[in-house]
Amino acid sequence: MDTPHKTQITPTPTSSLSKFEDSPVFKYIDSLSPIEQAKSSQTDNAFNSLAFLSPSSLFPSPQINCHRESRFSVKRHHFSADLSTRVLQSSNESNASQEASKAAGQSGLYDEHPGCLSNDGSSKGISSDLFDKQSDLAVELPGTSKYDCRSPDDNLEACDALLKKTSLEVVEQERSPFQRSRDEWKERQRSFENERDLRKIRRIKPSEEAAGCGWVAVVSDVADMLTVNTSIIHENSDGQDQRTVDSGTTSFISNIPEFSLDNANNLENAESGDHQGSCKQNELGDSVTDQTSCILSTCLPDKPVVTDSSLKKDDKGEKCSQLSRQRSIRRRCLVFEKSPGFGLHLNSLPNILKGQNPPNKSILSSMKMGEVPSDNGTVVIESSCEAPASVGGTDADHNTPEKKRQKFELVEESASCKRCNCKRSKCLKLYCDCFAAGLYCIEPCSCLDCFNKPIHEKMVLETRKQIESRNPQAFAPKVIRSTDSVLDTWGENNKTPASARHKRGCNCRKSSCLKKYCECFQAGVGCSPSCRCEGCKNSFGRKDGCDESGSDGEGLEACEKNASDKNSHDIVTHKNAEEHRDLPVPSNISRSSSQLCNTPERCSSESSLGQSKFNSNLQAIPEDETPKVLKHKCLPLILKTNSPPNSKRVSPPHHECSSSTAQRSRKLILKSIPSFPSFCPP
DNA sequence: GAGTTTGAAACT
DNA sequence: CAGTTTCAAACTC
Repeated sequence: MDTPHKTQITPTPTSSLSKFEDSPVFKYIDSLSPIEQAKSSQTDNAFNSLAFLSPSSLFPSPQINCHRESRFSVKRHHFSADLSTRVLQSSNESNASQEASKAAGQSGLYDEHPGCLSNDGSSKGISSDLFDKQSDLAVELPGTSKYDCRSPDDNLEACDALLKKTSLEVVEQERSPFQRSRDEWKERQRSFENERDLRKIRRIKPSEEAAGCGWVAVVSDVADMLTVNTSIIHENSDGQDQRTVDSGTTSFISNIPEFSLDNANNLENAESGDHQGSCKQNELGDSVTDQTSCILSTCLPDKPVVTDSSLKKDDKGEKCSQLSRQRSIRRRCLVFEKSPGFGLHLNSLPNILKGQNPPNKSILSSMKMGEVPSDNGTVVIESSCEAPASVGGTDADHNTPEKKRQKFELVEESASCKRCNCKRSKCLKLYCDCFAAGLYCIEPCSCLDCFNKPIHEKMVLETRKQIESRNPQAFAPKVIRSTDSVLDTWGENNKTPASARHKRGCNCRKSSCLKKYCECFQAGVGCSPSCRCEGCKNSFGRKDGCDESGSDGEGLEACEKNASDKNSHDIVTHKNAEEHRDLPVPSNISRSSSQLCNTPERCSSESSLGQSKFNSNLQAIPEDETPKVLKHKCLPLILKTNSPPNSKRVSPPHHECSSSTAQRSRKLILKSIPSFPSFCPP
């Protein structure tokens, strides 16, 4: 493998992501990737755009181990990096590199689970250049120690003590760079072992630990990312920790389709190149991975799965087993989203929100993550189920009011996450929200005899095919956005605020289309002539053309009452949104937003589910219903995607009259969205 | 939490 | 295509 020349490495300012991207390491990685890097040169927005995402195989291929291991390797590499960093601090770089390599090899000692990850190999044979690079990066991150990994549990103090010890060692090295000797290494190793022991204790709840958080916050800016990396480095000493995999992560990983498609994946592949025996690449990947992972995580909803895990381990957030669970859910969602074969429809959106808020949020949020981590809406969205990670972030993260608020919201949302509860359908029929949404059932589901799992992939695919054969649109979005022409078709009689309509229409008889029994209402769209409902009172638009929504009063009240009554907590959760909103928002809308396509690529790719979701979501969002928030602030609906499953973030039903023109801006977005992809198993 | 209601999905 | 049954979510108590 080509090793970037040492001279290429130059101190990279960590203050901004873009700068980081410009770093030699990043470029090098980019060059390594067989796939054209979506964005080494991209701006923050570019990353946010999730350009890395690309459609992947519908179902995960069993390369779980590899992914998992890659994560481990990453962490291990961090350890190496740490060592290398220290070494670099000494005047003798060459020796330092050797020691670093040696240390890396030692780190392998902690690898108790030989898997596809060749632990030893990865660290060994690494060129000093690589170490130098890594160390350069690390060195450039001053003050990172303050972000040292912390565990919320009782062991925290012990851990901190170890960290302090490590810090002292570093200081000592600086004082006498030439004094480093095997004894020192032994000492260090002992400290590592001690820490490892502590980890073992802590690891009582692996899932919790895995649930560590903070990576989200990390994304906010490069500095944060680097900071996290540092913390990771400190913890890298813990070899066993690496092996600890939260159930959630595992489940997700199992579901992870081949990421080869993603550029990000490429990066990781390069990282995990150790499997292939390419130590350099591997190391390089590692060095960059931490950083890139953060970036990618930001851009890639799925990415977080891997990156996240690595970071989680690092962060040691042990607090949120539940959060981890949610995260796993999200991951799963992401996987499916990538699956071209699964069409996500609005129908599924609600479901998704319920159980899979994370993906939703993550997607959109990811778009904004890097941009405005501090923003309420943005953050919230971002985190959602994912948020847990951030929750477990560094102390610094917790300290900020914004973070706290985020955490609070996240917790609230996470609590509401739920999944299907199928008992007889085996989750292989459209009754099952998970299945309908193209998602595998997961832990949160309460289903019985569930076949909607990766293990039964074939069965799931067959079933889906069967259903599609019967109804090709079965997995297509149920809610379509009405273009002007479509509106014309619907006629003037249905001037509902929402430009979106249920494709097939509802058939309500008793609910008056004022309850979630009604798919139209649930989707937050008005009924259309295609509806066969009786006594339609849909607050988002009546079938008969009477637009109750025209006034914020009655129609909204009904809507709000129905949608919000039980979802009061949702309202709380979305406090931020409420600040800007006067009207209740149909949960679906929020849901839909949650499922939005993560990346432009995904959006552009008709085969991507995410796109479909996104599309459907956008469709579901009435143009006219643009929340005041949008008008007032940049708090995008999309951003608020994380609404809790039950949360009814209803976009305010609008009065047609006022809404039509002013809010065309949204239309632009909608138009840009590709049509829903047909379900075509790879 | 259990039971009921509701309407979509599935079946005939 | 229409009628019926099945199903799980939504809802009520």
